[in-house]
Amino acid sequence: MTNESDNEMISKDCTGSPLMDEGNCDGSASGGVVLKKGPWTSAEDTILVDYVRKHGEGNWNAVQKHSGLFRCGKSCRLRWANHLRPNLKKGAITPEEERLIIELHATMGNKWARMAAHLPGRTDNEIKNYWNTRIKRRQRAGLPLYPPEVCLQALQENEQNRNSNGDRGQHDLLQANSYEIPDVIFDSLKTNQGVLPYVPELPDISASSILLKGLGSSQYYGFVPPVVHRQKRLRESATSYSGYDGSTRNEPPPFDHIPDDSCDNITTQSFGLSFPCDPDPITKNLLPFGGNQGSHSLLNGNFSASKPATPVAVKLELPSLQYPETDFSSWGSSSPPALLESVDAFIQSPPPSGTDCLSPRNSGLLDALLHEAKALSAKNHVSDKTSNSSTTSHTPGDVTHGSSLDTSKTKWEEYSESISPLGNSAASIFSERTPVSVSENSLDEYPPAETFPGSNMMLEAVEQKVWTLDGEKNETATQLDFSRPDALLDSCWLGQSVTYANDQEGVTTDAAAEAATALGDDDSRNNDYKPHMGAGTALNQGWGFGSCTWNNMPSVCQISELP
DNA sequence: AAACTAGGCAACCGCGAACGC
DNA sequence: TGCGTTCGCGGTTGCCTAGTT
Repeated sequence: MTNESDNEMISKDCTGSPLMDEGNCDGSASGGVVLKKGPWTSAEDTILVDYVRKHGEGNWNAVQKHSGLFRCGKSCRLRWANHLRPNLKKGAITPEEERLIIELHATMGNKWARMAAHLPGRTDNEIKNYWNTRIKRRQRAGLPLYPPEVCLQALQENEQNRNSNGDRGQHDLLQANSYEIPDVIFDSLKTNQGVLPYVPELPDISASSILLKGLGSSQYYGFVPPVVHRQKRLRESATSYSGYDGSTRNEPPPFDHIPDDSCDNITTQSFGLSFPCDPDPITKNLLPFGGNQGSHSLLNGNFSASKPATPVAVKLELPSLQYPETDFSSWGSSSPPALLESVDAFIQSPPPSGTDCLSPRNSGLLDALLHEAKALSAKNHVSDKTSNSSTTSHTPGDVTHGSSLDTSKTKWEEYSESISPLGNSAASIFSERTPVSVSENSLDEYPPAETFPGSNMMLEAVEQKVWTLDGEKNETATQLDFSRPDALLDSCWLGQSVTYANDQEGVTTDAAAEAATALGDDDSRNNDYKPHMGAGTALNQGWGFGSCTWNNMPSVCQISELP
């Protein structure tokens, strides 16, 4: 950011800088030295790099003491972590990285640091900024945040976890898979405990809720797993998901985050849905993005515990119908019922506690979905055995190209009227958006439902779910590999991400440039976030991932469809 | 050419967990 | 066990730049 001379030294010079702050960085002791804030200079970077080389990372508060750097420890750590440490990957987010980010976010929510652990060379801040930017872009475009397969993936994982682990706690499940289903998913539901007249206890999370939210409700059009309240963080390895438990499930609902004067909004925030002004039951369900107009979370794509939805926020958002690509006809014959009505029905008839196939930890919404699955199972279980077995060995992407399209469509229609406790049919849940072959399309720009015959993919997923629910417990965690969107995306997963990260021409980190950056080369730093226009540019442009290439690939992005 | 606007990024802040004594 | 410190995460803000009017 700052193009200052490398020769500029900071210690003395910056004392008179307007950037100087009276404080000393969140109150940390600094011996009365006024600490600098604001952009880092190359000289400061050099000092910090030298210090870390000599003393290693950590003990950041000692940096100021021993290096003469007038920065607080936090600032040093942040600078080091985000800009100076080795192996940082510069440049635009690659398509593979974007896919991974999307999936990770769908799975863990706004856990940027943990997401960063799976994106070598990327920082949490970078991912966070990217996501926020992406949210804005997609909201403007009226596009859903998540591809359908991501939501399905979460569902499948959850079901597989459930079946392969029985009634073991979530913690065990997660450990078993070295993967975490986000605690944040149910937080929005937990928030509603006590807000709605009746909301069953939502003690933990389930990917089914992702599906319910993401596919079966308007939230799909802007759904981000909400972080309604800060979760108890568990120290965990930077490279593993394991060890995270759902310890928050017994916490009381975070009502303290809801101001007293927002009760009117609270009632309409139930399940993240809010239609305070829209009497149209269709639009209630089909808000193209951030469908929850009253939901802050869907307004900005982030779920801030400190910012409950307000009427003001509602006004800031365009009505859903202002997004022309929202083609409600794409819902097909089974237009989903008003979700709010579904919620009402749910409230009036809460599921019995002894609902079959239920984990004691799931939610009423999950009950509903399982109910759907059961209904499907009752009709298809026998005949679908074969297809199920094949389904489990195929990615959803494969299914979309499979031969089961017609039959699936039939099934789809057949069960579209199946009413769940939620009042939502399974078909309505899955018909909101249809997936595309993600190996061929940008995740950001998959076309509307009518473009692709993808509904059978959804149904396949349901069938698979049904199968596992019916006791085929030989579906083990190893199957997760197939259910990973990465697999269907033909990309590497987690530990292998380094490979693809480095395989991308044009985004491959140049060690020399990094070294120059680490040494405070302002030029290199200032170019850090410019897209590499090398041989790999074609890849970026061709796919249209990343902010830098967003508008460069109309063949993929369907820019013409954007408002 | 100037003013305005939006996007993108870096940095800061508040909070809570971990750690050490 | 309690307390203070350190560390790190997530949310937010502010600045710079590019594009638009």
